[in-house]
Amino acid sequence: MEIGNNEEGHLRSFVERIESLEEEKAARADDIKEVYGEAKSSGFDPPTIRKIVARRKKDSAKLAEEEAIFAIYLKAMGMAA
Amino acid sequence: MEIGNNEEGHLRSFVERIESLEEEKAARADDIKEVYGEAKSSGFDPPTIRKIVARRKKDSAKLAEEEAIFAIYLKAMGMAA
Amino acid sequence: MEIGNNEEGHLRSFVERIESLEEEKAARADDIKEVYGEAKSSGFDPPTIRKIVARRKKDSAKLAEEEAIFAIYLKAMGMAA
Amino acid sequence: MEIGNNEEGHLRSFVERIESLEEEKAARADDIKEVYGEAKSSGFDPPTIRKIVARRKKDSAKLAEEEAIFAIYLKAMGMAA
DNA sequence: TCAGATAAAATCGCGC
DNA sequence: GCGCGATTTTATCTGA
Repeated sequence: MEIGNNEEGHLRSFVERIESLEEEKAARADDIKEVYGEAKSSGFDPPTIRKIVARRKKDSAKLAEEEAIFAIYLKAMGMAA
Repeated sequence: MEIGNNEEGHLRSFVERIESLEEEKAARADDIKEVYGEAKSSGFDPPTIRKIVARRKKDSAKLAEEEAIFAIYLKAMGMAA
Repeated sequence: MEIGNNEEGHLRSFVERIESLEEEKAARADDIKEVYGEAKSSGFDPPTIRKIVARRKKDSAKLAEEEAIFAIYLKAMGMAA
Repeated sequence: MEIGNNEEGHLRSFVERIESLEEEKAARADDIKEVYGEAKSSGFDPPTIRKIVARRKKDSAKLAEEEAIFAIYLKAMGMAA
């Protein structure tokens, strides 16, 4: 692909928007790390908290998965969802 | 780790703050994906844009060193630069 | 890092061993695709077989996870594993 | 999909062949990781070796095209090659 | 052809 | 301080 002269600005715009969003994302990641640090200072064990968070997330993910499997079975039976 | 009865609320608070921040982080990640999608629709190549973003993020001294090592290996393998 | 003249052979050797192993790995991947093709020819639905395989793999993974969590709880209770 | 009673054995056979092949594939992947480990112990840089392997695998025409696109983007961004 | 899923790779944090 | 394990990110592949 070639870039016409007036396309340069578009490329730069995309790159800068991505960089801006990645900064925000990194900032959130830092905040998360900070909360784990606070929790540790309060006497909690960060790895265990991590497991709690993962477990809570998986519970909702599992719900979604079960519904997906149900849909597959419905389809296998030729029944409408 | 032990948790005194009146610490439960603290633990819950930490967990919820983390979950909230992770939601925001995930939202930014979605936004980034969206921008790559827009760029693609505009005729740009997302993997190459990724390389540009990575290069801009990387320290120039480190970049130079990496490229030097790569050149050395290429030469050792008898491959053209 | 620099590569002395007599190190070139070592680099080449590593690269060739990796390439050889990757070929074998790719060959296995092709074999797997072929089995899915056979299954399809026999009237089975490949995506569904994929789900079966994933499910069987996940079952053992889940077992391991449950044991890990149990170990964590043991530790949290100050009990020996 | 429906499965006649006497088709169960066939399905099981397909599943087990796939699982066996996937085990072999995973074993090769482990071997590859091991070689990278050896290379590192010998003073080589694994990520750079990866780049060499990838470059050798890639079609030279395609490689040239990718580098051309990258150069165009770099120029459009006003970045040095 | 493109989005979604899967697997590979790089990065980061922990423990030794 | 380094290797190891886990997480996150990137690339490949399958299916619509």
